[in-house]
Amino acid sequence: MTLLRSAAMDTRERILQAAARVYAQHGFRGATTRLIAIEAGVNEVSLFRTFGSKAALFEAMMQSHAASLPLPTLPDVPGDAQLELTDWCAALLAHMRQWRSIIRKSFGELEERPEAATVMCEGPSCAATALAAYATRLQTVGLADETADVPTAVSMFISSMFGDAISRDVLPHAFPQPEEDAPARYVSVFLRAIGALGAGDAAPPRIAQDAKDRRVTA
Amino acid sequence: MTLLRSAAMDTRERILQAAARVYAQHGFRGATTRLIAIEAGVNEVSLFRTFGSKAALFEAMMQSHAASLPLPTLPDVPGDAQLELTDWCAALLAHMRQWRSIIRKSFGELEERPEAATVMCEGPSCAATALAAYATRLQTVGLADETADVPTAVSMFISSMFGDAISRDVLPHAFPQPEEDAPARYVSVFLRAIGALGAGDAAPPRIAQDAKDRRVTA
DNA sequence: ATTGAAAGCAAGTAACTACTTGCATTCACG
DNA sequence: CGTGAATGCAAGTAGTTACTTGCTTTCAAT
Repeated sequence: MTLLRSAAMDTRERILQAAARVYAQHGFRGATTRLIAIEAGVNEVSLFRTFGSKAALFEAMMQSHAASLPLPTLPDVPGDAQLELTDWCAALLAHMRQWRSIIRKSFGELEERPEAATVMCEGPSCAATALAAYATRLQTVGLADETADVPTAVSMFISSMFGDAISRDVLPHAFPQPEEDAPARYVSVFLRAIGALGAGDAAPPRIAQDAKDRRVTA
Repeated sequence: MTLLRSAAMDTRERILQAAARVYAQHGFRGATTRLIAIEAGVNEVSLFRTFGSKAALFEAMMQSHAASLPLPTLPDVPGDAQLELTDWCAALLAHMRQWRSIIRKSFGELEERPEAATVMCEGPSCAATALAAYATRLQTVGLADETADVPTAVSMFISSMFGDAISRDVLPHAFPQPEEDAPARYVSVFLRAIGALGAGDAAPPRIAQDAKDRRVTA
């Protein structure tokens, strides 16, 4: 029984992954059961025997994708903000880029299939919460301007990450910075916006060396 | 002949507008010719007689929408940056919000129908160019930090506008600021990021009064 | 009044959709 | 060996899709 079930899980898993790939390419309406079966290398009937219906298959697919979400974390007590945020930002970008096609499709189909929102929202909204907490701690410790509008800056930062992650591959001209430099530059702009970096601020100027403009140190 | 043609233009226009509405709701695959004909109040055959095919109809629709693009402009010589940018930002947001559903759908279908990109790109990319020029002028005049990373700040600002315009109605929890305050706050964060606003800067502090934090003036 | 273009209407086509049914095949386990 | 669950295969169903055809109606211009 157990070995038989492992074989069943195998085809189930193959169908789920194939469904994700086909959905990422063609969306819900375009992801026909026939295409998914071919992509999975299984018979189309097995698809209905395993999941019952196309809708149930996609529900299972979304849940299985939502299950595996190892989001990056920020330290509780801020150290080198530029460094810590750049690493975190790069990990966050990589994480969201993994699902960019699926996110794009789910986003476009949000009005018709709102349940898809959970998958694409959890990542950015958790990231926003973490970043807001981190920035507030920076303010508390005196490393950021306490008059800064942290919620708005965080919202703009997350929007930018989201936009970069899901747009860069299809609209490259909209992103002037190369992919490898982007995290550090995004973080620099963010830190300047909350008064934690820049010419007239208390932030240690050497941090800027990690980014791009070295004249600040002079 | 001319009057007859005006009647023909009428149905043609009705079909085009109906196609835009149905496409905004259901996407390309979901926007069936039957639905469009019903929405336009015309016979389905008239649709094919006028445009030949569904693909040709949508091509015409995208072109007719790309034609009407009165984007807001920024003054050549910067005056009150906070005020000017807030007005511009509000107009830009309103402009993009007009097409939010269509943009969402086109964005999700970019891989399958790349020609849709032109419609949704022209707005943001023109806005980015205008904002970059404005910010650079601010730097030149000495109203902004010349060490600021203007291209990145502009890219993040446009991403944030784009994200707000097309996401706020479907993911309201992702936008903490009320719709009417958003432009001023976005602009404040942007100006701080390029060193044109805030505690330790040369920007006239009264500008901040238009925004949200009044303690800066004290 | 006649003409002619534009539109409606009913019907049909071929392909595709999700989904079903019945039967044959495989193959690990007892 | 044989039992039984998982899978494959062939065929079919009912509905939808884009698109066509043939005919009738409307109605402004001559």
